[in-house]
Amino acid sequence: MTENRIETSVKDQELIAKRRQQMIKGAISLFKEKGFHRTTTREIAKESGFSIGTLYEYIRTKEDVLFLVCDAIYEQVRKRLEDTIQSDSPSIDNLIFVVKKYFVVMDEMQEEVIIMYQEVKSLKKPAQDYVLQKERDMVNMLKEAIVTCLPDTLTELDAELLANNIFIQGQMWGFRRWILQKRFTLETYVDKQVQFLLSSLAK
Amino acid sequence: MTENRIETSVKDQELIAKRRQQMIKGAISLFKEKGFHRTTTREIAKESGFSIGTLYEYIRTKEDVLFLVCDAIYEQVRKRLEDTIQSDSPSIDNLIFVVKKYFVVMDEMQEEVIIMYQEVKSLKKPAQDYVLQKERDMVNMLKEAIVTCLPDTLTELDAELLANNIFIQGQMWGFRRWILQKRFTLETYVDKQVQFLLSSLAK
Amino acid sequence: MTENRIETSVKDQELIAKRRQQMIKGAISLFKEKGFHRTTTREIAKESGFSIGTLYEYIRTKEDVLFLVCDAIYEQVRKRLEDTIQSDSPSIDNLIFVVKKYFVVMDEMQEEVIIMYQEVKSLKKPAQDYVLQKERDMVNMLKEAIVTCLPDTLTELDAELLANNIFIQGQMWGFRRWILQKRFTLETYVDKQVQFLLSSLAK
Amino acid sequence: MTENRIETSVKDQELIAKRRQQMIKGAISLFKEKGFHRTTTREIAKESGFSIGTLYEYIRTKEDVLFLVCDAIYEQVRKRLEDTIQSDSPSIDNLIFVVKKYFVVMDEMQEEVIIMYQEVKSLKKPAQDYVLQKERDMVNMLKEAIVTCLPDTLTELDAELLANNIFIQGQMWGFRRWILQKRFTLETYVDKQVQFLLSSLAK
DNA sequence: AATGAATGAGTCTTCATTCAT
DNA sequence: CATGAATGAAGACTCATTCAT
Repeated sequence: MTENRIETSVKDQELIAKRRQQMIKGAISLFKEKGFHRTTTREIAKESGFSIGTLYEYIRTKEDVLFLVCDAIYEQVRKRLEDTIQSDSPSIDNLIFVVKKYFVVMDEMQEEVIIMYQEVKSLKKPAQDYVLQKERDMVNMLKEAIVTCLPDTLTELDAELLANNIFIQGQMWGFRRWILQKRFTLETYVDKQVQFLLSSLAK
Repeated sequence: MTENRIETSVKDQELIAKRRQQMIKGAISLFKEKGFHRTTTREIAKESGFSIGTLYEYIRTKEDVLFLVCDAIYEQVRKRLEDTIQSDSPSIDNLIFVVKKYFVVMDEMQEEVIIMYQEVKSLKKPAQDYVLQKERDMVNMLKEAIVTCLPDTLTELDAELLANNIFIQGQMWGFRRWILQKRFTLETYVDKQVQFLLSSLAK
Repeated sequence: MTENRIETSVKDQELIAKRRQQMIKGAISLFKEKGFHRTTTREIAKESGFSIGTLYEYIRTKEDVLFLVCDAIYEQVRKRLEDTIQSDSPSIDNLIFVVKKYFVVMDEMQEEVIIMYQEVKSLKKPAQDYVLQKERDMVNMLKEAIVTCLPDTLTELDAELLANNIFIQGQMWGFRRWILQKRFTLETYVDKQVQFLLSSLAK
Repeated sequence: MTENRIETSVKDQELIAKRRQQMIKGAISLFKEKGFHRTTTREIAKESGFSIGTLYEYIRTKEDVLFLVCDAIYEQVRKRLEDTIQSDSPSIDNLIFVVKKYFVVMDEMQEEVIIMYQEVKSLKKPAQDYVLQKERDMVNMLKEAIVTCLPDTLTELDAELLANNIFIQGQMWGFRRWILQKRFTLETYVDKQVQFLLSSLAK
C-alpha cells in the first residue's frame, strides 16, 4: 500500500490522496530537472498548483516529499512488474517475456530510476529502510519468476544473483544512458542481455 | 594526470598537491558520512586541517572540491585496474584473474564508489563530462582485456556490453551491499558472477 | 511613478509599498551615517523594523536597496521642485522665487544629496542611467523655468548651462557644507548666488 | 609636503617614496575603474608591481592607501594651480587666464576628481580633515587671485563665493560629464562660464 | 626588505518552516 | 482548508591583515 505514515493537518482522506498526487507529480518533474537538494519547497508547491502553506498541510518536512516520491515511483515499477509476471504458464519463453517487459518498463521510467538512485540515500534511516524493502520485494518477484520458470536448474542463491543482475541491468539502461544508449538501441540491448542470460543458463 | 584545471591563489605547485591531498581525504571522509550537499565548506576545511580561508586558496567553489574528489577516486580505481590488467599472457584464466581483481578493488573502494554514484550528477556539465570520460575509459580497459583474452569469440559490441556488465556488477557490490552483502560473501559473489560469465561465453 | 522594476516574492502591492517605505527610511538613515558599503543588509533589515528574511522578500540584492533609495530621493526632490515651479506668471521675480525655493529644498535634503553624490556610481549601468535621467529631467525643469521667465534673453545653451550651475550650487550647499556653511548662512548664500546670477543676466 | 604620517616598517626614505609612488599610481588606476571599496588590497599590490606582503610594509591599513591617493591627487592639482597663478601682472585678463587654465587642469584630471568626490568621505575624520584642508587652500588660492586681479570690486565674502563657484564648476566638468560633455565642448564650456562670470562682475 | 601562504571574522543570500488571517 | 508574509539559522565565499621564511 502507498504510504500513510506521514502526518497531516488535514482530515479528508480523499483530499489528502488528491493533493499528494499533485505534489508527487510536481516534485518528480522538478527532481528530474534539478535533483532533490536543488529543488525548493516553494517550487514544489508552485509546480503542484498550490501555496507553500497548503503544501505544509500535507507533509511535515521537505524529506516527506522525497519519501512520497520514492514510494510512488517504486510502487509504480512494482505494479507494472506485477502485471507482467502473473503468468500462468511457466516456461523459459515466459521468463524471457517477463525480462524483456521489465526492460521496457525501465526504459519508460528512466528518469524516475535516476531519481531513486541519487536521492534515496538522502532519506533518513527508517524511511530508507522502508523504501529499500520495496526494492528487495521486486528483486524477489524476479527471483520467483526465475525459479518458477526454471525449476531444478538453479540454486536459490544463483536465482537470487541472477534476479539481481537482471534488475540492475534494467536500471542501468537508464542510469548509464550516456554510455549505453550511445552504442545500443533498447532492442539490441535487451536482446543481447537476454542472450547472455540464456547461454549462462544452458547446461 | 590528475586534474589541474582548477584555479588557485597559491603558486607553489608542491604545496598545492599536498593541500589538495589533505582536502580530498577530508572531503571523502565527510562525503561518505553525509553526502556532498549536507557537508559544509567549513567542515571540509576543518577536516582537512586548515581554515576556511586556506581552503579557498586552493579552490574556487565548493563544487571544485567535489570535482577533485571524483577525479581522485576515478584516478585511483583506474590506476589499480591498470596495474592488474597489464598482463603478458592473454588467456581465459587471465581474464578471470582481472575480473576477480577488479571486484576486490571495488570491494575495497565501496564507499568511494557510492559517492561517485550519488554525487557526479551534482557536477556541472563540463566537469561531469570530464569525469564520465574516465568511466568510459575504464570500461574500455575491461573491454580490451576481454577482446585480448578471448579473440574471435565475441563481437566488438558483445565485448562492450560484457565489459559494462562486469563494471556495473563490481560497482553494485558496494552500492547495493544492503542487499548483496546480506546474502553473499565477496568470494561467493565473485565466484558466481565469474561462473555466469564464463558459461555465457562457452560456445 | 516610483520604480517598480525590482522583483518581489510578495504579491500584496500595498504591503510592498509600505515595506519599501520602511526600508528606504531605514536605509537612508544608515547610509547617511556610514555609507552604502559599510552598511550591512542585516543592519538595514533591523533599522527597517523587520528580519533579514523579510528584507529579502522585497528585494533581490543589496544594490536594489541602493537603487530604491536613490530613486526615492530623486523623486522627492523632483516633486518638491515641481510644486514650486508650476507658476502661472512668468517673470524674473518668479524665477528668483523658484531658485530660492530650490536652495531651501536642497538645504533640507542635504544628507540625501550627499548619499546621491557618493553612491550613485555604485549602481550598475542600467540602474545608474535610470537615476541619472531623473537628474537630467530636473535640470531641464530649471532650464524651462529660466526660458519661460526670461524669454529672448538667452540662447538655449546658455539657459542650459545656467540651469546646471544653479542645480549644482544648490547641491553643493549641502555637499560642501564643511566649507560653505562655515562662512555663509543659507540666506546669505542664496542671496549672493541669486545676485550673481541676476547681474550676469542683465544686459 | 606630501604626507608622512603613515607608519612604515621600512626605513629607507627613498625607497618609501618610490614604493608609494608605484602604489599610488596603481591604486588610482584601480579606483578609477572600480572605486575604493570594490578594489582589494591584493589588486593594489599586484597593480603596483609588488606582493601583498610588501604593500603592508609601506602602509598600515587599506585606508592608508586611499589617504595617500587623495593626498597625491590634491597635491597635483594644487601644484598645477600654483604654477598658473604666480602671475606678476594682476588684471582681469590675468584672472581669466587663470580660470581658463584651471578648467583645463580639471579637464585633464577628471577621473582623479571623481575619485575624490566619491571616496574622501570614506576616510576617517582626521585624514578627511587633512585632505579637505587642502581643498580649502586651493579655493583660497583662487580667491586670492580674484582679489588681486579685481581689487575694490568685491567684498571678501563675494570673492570667496566666487572662488567656490569657479572651483566647483571646474570639478563638475568632469564629475558631471555625462550631462555636460554631451552638450558642450571644453572650449564652449569654459568660454560661457567665464562670460557669465565677467558679466556678473561688471558694474 | 620581500614574499605569499594562512587566517577567520564578516558579508550577502537562501530556504525550510511557521502562523496569523 | 488555504494562503502567503515573516522568520532566522545556516551556508558559501571574500578579503584585510599577519607572520614565518
